[in-house]
Amino acid sequence: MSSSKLLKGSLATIVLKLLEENEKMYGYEITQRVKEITAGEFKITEGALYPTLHKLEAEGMLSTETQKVDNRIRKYYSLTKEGNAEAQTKVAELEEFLLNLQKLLNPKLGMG
Amino acid sequence: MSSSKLLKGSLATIVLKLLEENEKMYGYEITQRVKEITAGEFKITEGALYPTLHKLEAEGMLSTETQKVDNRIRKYYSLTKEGNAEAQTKVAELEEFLLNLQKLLNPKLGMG
DNA sequence: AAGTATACATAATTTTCTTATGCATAAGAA
DNA sequence: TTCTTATGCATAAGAAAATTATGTATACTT
Repeated sequence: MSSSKLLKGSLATIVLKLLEENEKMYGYEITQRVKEITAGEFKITEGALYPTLHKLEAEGMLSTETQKVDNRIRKYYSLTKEGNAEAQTKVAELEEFLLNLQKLLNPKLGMG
Repeated sequence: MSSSKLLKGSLATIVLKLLEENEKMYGYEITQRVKEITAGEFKITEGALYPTLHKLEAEGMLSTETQKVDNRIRKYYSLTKEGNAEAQTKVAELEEFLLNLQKLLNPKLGMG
């Protein structure tokens, strides 16, 4: 994630969330989808994305399937059953985290 | 920040924001304030906080002033003029970032 | 022919934490 | 009175997660 080196540690969660919604996606597609959703503000770098995908796969969260399209290889990733559970957990954790961050950034919210 | 190694990269912004609201604070006070605001969910470690404060000071964002209270030393930090501007910028960037993250986590928001 | 887009991957480096350690005083519990 | 917890600072070693740079390869556009 480029954008400005903010948030390190949310990339895996973003990937899991996208796969939760999409059944299967390949790496390049993920970078483009994120760029699209954030109107170009998040640019996920390959140097961050691929190691993250490989790690999630190694942990059993993702399964893969390669396809050849137009003579180019696409490696599709899908959530495993375990990956699905992990997606739920990670997204919930991140949302919780964001709520707390917002309390810090907007003190008035903390008073309610 | 303990809590779960989420968000790396937001600590300096949090510190700047707190100092924007408080005139002056010392390190230990910052850890306690964050803990209080987040109901114990963020625990800022000294190993993260002090180097961050030192760095911000070295960059001219913070000025310091030591006081002895009850025989214990407190090192108070305040925003410099430059630090005040930096606080504005960093907070705005983080908020922007959070909005984008929320679009990713809650796709329905992205469609509006 | 050169540049951009698509598509994967890895290595070196940097940033930013966590964990561990160290020093020191004060207050409360056992 | 001794041990633990709280207050208060600081730094060093190690880990985690990015960035940046590099490499390979095909396809499309200028």
